[in-house]
Amino acid sequence: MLPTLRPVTRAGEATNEGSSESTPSVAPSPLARQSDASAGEPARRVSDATVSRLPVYLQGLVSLAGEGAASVSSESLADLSAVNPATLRRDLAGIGITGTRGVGYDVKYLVHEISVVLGLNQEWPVIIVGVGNLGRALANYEGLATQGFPVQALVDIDSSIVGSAVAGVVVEHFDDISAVVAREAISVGVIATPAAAAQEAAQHLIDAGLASLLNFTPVPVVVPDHVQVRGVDLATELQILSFYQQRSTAAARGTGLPLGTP
Amino acid sequence: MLPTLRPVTRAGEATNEGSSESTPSVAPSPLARQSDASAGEPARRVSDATVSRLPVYLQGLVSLAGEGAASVSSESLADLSAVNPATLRRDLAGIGITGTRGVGYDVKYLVHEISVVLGLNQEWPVIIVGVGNLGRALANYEGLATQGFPVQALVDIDSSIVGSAVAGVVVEHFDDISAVVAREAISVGVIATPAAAAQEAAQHLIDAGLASLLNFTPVPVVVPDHVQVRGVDLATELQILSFYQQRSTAAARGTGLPLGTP
DNA sequence: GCGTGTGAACTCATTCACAGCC
DNA sequence: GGCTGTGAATGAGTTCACACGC
Repeated sequence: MLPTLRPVTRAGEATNEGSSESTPSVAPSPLARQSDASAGEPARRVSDATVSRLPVYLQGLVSLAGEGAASVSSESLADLSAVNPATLRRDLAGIGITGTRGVGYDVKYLVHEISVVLGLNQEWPVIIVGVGNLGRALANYEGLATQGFPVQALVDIDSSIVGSAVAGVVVEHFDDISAVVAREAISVGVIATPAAAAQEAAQHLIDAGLASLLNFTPVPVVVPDHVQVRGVDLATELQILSFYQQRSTAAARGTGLPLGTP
Repeated sequence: MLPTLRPVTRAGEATNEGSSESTPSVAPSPLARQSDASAGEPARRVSDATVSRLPVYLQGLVSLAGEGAASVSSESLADLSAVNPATLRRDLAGIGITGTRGVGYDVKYLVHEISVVLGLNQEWPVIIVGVGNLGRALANYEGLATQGFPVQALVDIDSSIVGSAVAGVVVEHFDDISAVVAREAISVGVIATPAAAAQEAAQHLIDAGLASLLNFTPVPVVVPDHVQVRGVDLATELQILSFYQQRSTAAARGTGLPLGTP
């Protein structure tokens, strides 16, 4: 289940802002077993849209499995996942999963295959940059570790914090990011800094060799193509909701602007 | 070091910069004026994709305004927002915002217009369903109120919690949702319950008349067409990152080359 | 019969490229 | 000259509809 993380590359250098293009040498990951089906196939191109729905399917499937369901139809699972059944079938076909005509999909098989495709059969150690309120909350959130994303490093620029322990992890200095990432075989970088520092944090994480970032600030960070960033920002979400809320209330007011008239 | 979101200039709050624009003061009743200045036009259909980018633009603009910039080119703002310049221009044109050829867009005007379009010139009171760890953290997060989303109600099913105060708000019983929503003129419902209760919470919020939900659980909630739901789930985001992480490490191993190949 | 797998049509979004205006 | 505004091309994703296998 969990491959051991062994310090491989011991990078002692503290990138002092000077090293421009640094060594992307970090190859932290424990082995990633590709979808076990047939090995020799060319890499399937799974679309981003599909990938973003897989966790949703998985959620529903786990719930179904808990109820003892042995198989599901695309329609049932689609309902649970709030998507169109055809989309669900396309997605599954796209990752090489096949069902049985007239019957449906095998729940256990689906759970396993999706887990493998998502890479959930291994651990992805996480570093959190910025140990403020949010950073601390995340570090203390057990959900991370239980889902396979153990928080194994914390860094901050504030030297009055460095050295203290949060959730059993000692806070290290931001400047030592590269060394820390290498030492702990980190795979995912979480940006929990003030917004103004987000880009710099991202840059250092990338320089340290990371290719997966989770950004909690409201500012988008600019990254090279090979790096994936996901943003999670409360204010952004609320502002989007605000738009639709305003639109619907405006419509409800009935200001001569008919709303749902197709 | 919480994710400091600076007080987004609520329309009406004068950010004392140039006095060029006539910042209309907050009207007694904050009417939701549709984007477009010339009344009578049929409601523009702003695409979902555009709406989701507006908060990002706004973020960059507020930052630019803070630096004293008077105008921006689509290219500059697009860089800040990590989008294509043409997309930015299309988005702005779509909400009726026009720039000046050869010059760019007026920063203050843009900030104001986008704020109005998003509905940020008024407050949207929030109810939080589920006063556990997450619910409490959200209730205590000042960012919500300063961004125009004051938490004015908390409900839970656990009667041992009901009656206590969190962040100055008394927790009421889940069964009284409808009354609470009406009394406090709530606009946005936040689901911070355990995953298993998400759908029921959503249903009650919708029954109470809400059309904007923010779901912090990993399970998608099924809602009628007129209701907008945004999901914010850490596990989902991490699982998506996990996929790309796995893919990139697999690719790196396959080629034996570092990711960037010239 | 039932439900998957997929051709085909359709809708929507992104991006180029350039004409038009300052 | 610089930068906006937008037709047109490209591409991605969704959904219908139905043939095929159980």
